[in-house]
Amino acid sequence: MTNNDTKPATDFIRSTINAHNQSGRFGGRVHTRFPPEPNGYLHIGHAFSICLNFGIAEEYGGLCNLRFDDTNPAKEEQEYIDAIIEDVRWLGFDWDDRLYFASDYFEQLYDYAVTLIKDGKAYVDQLSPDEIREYRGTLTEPGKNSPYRDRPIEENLALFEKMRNGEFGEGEAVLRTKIDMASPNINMRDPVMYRVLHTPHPRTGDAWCIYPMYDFAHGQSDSIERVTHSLCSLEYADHRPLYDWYLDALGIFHPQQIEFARLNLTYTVMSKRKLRRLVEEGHVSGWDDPRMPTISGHRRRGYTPEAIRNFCADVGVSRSNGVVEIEMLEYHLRQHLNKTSPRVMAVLNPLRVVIENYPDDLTENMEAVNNPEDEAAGTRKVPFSKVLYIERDDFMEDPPKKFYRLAPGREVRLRYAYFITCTDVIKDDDGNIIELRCTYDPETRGGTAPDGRRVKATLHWVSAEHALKAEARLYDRLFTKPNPEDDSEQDFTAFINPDSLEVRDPIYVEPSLADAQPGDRYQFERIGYFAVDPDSTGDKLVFNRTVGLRDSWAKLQKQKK
RNA sequence: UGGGGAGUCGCCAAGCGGUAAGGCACCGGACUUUGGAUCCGGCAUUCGCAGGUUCGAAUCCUGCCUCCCCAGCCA
Repeated sequence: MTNNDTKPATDFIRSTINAHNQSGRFGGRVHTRFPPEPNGYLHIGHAFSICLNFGIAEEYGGLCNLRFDDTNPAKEEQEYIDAIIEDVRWLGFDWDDRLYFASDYFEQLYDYAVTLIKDGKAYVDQLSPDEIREYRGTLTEPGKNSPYRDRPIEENLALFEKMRNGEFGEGEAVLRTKIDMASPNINMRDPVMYRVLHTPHPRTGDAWCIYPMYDFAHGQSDSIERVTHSLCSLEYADHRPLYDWYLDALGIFHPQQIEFARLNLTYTVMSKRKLRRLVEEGHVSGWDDPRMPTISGHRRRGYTPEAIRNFCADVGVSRSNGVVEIEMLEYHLRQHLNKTSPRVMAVLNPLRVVIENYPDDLTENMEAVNNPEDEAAGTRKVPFSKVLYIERDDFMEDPPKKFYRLAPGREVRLRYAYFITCTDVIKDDDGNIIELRCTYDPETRGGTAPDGRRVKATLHWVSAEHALKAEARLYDRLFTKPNPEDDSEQDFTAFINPDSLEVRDPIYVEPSLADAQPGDRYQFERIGYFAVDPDSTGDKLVFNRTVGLRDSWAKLQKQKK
C-alpha cells in the first residue's frame, strides 16, 4: 500500500526500545500511555501521538494506558474528558480497564511530597508570584535562593499541611523542590511542586485545594502505572532532568522519557488556544466543525480512522520540527475512501436535459456498480427517464480544446445508461442556458454501442422525476496560507479563508440514498467523497464534502490561469 | 550572549565510513463506462556552510551559519 511495509521500524524511539529490550532494562516490557489534559478537544496532532503510543505498545506486545493529566482544575472540564475518550476510541484504540487520572494519585503524590520534605529536598516558599519570578533569574543570569529555602523540616511539614488544609490563599504559598537556583536549566531552579488553587476539580470536587504541577505529577504517575516509555513532545526535553530527578529522589520505578517532534499540518492551526479562539469567536460552528483539525471535526467531515492512522504511520517520527503538507493526509484519505465508499450519482449544479426521442412515460432501472474497487459491494438500480439533470460543468456551448464533455452536436455517454447527443441549447431572455435538448441511441443501453463506436466522456446524471433534493456543504481549507501562524504582523485569524464553506442547496441525488444515515460515506461519482451530516433530517439529507476527487480537467484549467 | 533540540529533493523521511531508500507533490505516458482508481517512466553527482581526517565522509573531527523550545503558582 504505502511505504509502511517497506519502512524499517528503526526510528529513534523504536531503536531505543530495542536497546532496552536487549539490555533487559525493563525486562522486555513495553508500556506506554497517552496523557491528554482535558482542557480542550483532541486534534490530528494528538492523533499522531495516540497512534505512536498505542501503536508502539501493540507492536511490542505491550500495553498503552489512557491517562488524563488533570492537575489544573481551573482549565479542565468533564465535557473534554468525555470527548477525548470518544475520540481515542473512534480512532480505533483500546485501553481495556486502564483508564487513569493523575487525580487518582493525588493522595500518593501528596505522600511523595512529604517524603521529599522529610528528606530536606522540598520547602514551602512564601514569596509572592512576582518575587518568585524575580528570584528565578533569567536565561543568562542565575537565580538566587528564596529566604524561605532553609526553613526547618518540621516547619515545612506543618506549613505544607496548612496548605492542604486551606489555610493559605492562592499565591500565598507553594511547595518547591530544593535543587539549584543557578542551574543553566531554568526548570531546575527550585521548581514549584504544589500550588494553592481554591477551585473544585471535575473529579475530586473540593477534596483538594492544592494541586501538583505537571512536573511533579507526570513522572510519578508514569512510575505508579509502571510505564516503561514515556513519549512526549520536544518541548519537554528540558524537563527530562527534572523528570529523572524526582524519580531518583523518591527512589521509585523509573520510566524512560523520550521526546519526539509533534505533527504540524499546512493550512491549519494546531494549538488548543487557537482552536478555542476559532470556536469562541464564531469563525467555525464548533469544535466539531468539519473544517476544524480536531478529531471530531474530521469524523464529522467523513474522514475514516484508518486514513488518519495510515497517514500518521506514513509521516513517521523524528526529532526535527516540520510541517507536513495537507496533501499527504488527503492522499491517505482518498486511498481508503476509494476502497470502501459506495458510488452514487449526485448533481451539485443541475442543468436540465430533455431526451426528445425518449418515451414520455417510461422509466427504466439501470444497473449500476456500487464499487468498482470491491466486487462484493454489488449493484443497484438507478431510474432513468426522459428528463434528467446533469452537471452544468459538463456542458460547454463553445468547448475549448481538451474539453471532452457534452457540447452541441457532440455525443457522450450517460453512466450506466445511454449515449446521448446534444441537439439544441435552450436559453432564457438573458442568454443563460436553462435546458439542453438531446437524443439518445436506444442501441447503447448500458453504455456500449453495438457498432463499437466510442465516446470521449462519461457523465453522471440523475432523473429529475426520481431524484431526491438534498443539501451539500462544500469545504475548502480553513486558511489561505500554508502557515497561518507564521506572520509576525498579522493574527492568524486574518488568514481565514472566507470561502471555506460553500452551501449548495438544493442538489439532486439518486433515490437509492433515501435511507442514508448520519455518518454514512459515499463517493459522488466524478465529484468527490461525501458524508451524511448529523444535521440531516427525515426529509432532507445534508452531505459534507469530505474531499474532492482528483480532477485532471480542473487542474488543466488552473494551469492555464 | 545560558541551557536544550534540529538542519538530507517543494513537503515528510531513510541512511550511523563504502560511494543518496521510500512516500506525498510535481512532470510525462499507458489504460479507462468515474478526465477517479490502476499501471509504467522521470524527478538530490548531492546531504546548512567552510575546513580537516581517510583510499573513500551525508555519515568522524574542528569552526561557523540558520531555525525551534525554555525565564507559568499551564501542560
